Amino acid sequence: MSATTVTDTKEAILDAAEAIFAEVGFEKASIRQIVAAADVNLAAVHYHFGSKEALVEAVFTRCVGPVNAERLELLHAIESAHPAGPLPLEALLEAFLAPMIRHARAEAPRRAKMTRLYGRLVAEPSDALEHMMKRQFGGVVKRFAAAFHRAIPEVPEPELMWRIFFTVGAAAHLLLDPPGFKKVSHGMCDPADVDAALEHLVRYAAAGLRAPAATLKETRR
Amino acid sequence: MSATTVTDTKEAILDAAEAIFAEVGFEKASIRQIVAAADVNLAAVHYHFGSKEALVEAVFTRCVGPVNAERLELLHAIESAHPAGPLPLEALLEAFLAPMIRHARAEAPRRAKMTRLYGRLVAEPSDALEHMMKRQFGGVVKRFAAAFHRAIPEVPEPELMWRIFFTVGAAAHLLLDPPGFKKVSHGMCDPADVDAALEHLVRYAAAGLRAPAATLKETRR
DNA sequence: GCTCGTTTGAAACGAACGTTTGAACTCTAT
DNA sequence: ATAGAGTTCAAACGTTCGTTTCAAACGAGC
Repeated sequence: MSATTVTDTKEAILDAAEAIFAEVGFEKASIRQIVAAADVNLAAVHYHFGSKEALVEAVFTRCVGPVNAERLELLHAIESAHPAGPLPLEALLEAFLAPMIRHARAEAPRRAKMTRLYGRLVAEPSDALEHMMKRQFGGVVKRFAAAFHRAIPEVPEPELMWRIFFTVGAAAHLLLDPPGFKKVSHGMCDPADVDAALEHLVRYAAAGLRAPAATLKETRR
Repeated sequence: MSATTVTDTKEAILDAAEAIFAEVGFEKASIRQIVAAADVNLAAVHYHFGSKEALVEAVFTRCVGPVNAERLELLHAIESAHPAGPLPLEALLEAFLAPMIRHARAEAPRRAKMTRLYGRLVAEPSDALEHMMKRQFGGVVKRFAAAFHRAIPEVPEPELMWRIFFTVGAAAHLLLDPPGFKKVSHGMCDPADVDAALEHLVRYAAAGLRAPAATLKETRR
């Protein structure tokens, strides 16, 4: 066998699957659709991956691994730059959000639609995906939760978890439905402008995370 | 024909469909599943609704109509109480979020799992659903966007749209995946506690919406 | 009591799905 | 040259899906 051949077929499937999963969702994407796009035989998926679920996991890992690695790198850089005292919240948010948003968008043209893939990872609660999510993201959120706590120690930990959760939801929504957003905003906002989106999200989330603690209800006026 | 009979079958289907859509999603739910749960014949769905898509729309409308009506009522009450000057932001957020969250949760036991239905409405970008979303929610978001603008006129309109979008994402995430959140927070946060969830979300979103405007990048420290 | 529109029932249709099979092909190592 | 592992291929399998069909059951109005 030639090593290039096996790699070619396998990666062609991965590439096509990635694009199609992003476009129509994990469950709705059919193997026949994928092999047609990859221009390989129908049985190739089962030969190389074993099952559709295994293919999903492979695509998932290939997509999300580098992103989480970059997240942790950026986090490490911030922690090294601030060995003591509070961490800069906006920088943490950017470290957490930028790799995902950037990688989802400004990639090779074939990944133009990959944006939605990340949104779907969060938004499609399937048992199989949930397991992968936990394994891939568990460590990352734990590390970042601790870092956020160092950044804003004044907000109690449960409240911090709530707010991180909300932030993930906001990010997922941003990734999931850009065309819908452009429409609903009457063209005022363009989610395809990655830097602008990231900046808006970071500012919004930073303020939300820093919100005054729970007890003062009379804040409302 | 007896009017009660037709109503019974039709509503049995609607009830069962609502529960199953919420549990497994719109696309994954099969008509056979629904008719089995409703204890009616397979053909009844097509007789009463015409197609699966029409059934989805019927369930959608029945779920979302009252919620949006309540939203607008609450909004109107706020606007009436404040004929001039800025509107209270937290009250607006509660008017926007509470009907959805409350109706999704604290309903009759059969609706225990309906929570996810709302999350799916936002998170499952299907062409058919997107159309319904626009029709059902278009007016509501427009009215609320204007009200938010009255509440915080200092944030420019495009930035406000971004932040409303993020808020919707945070709410959708909250509705979509409560068990996942309970796990990831190690039990510190219980999304089933509707009032607590709403309060946290309102505080987070209010702070995010009120965040200082874009120009000052040196806010980061 | 009979009739006719309305509703239910059991069974089937065609299409699409994930998966399996076994033969054909390709290339390396002997 | 040839054996054999690795890979591709066309075809099929069994299931499930949304939908259709058509006969049976039902109930109000004459």
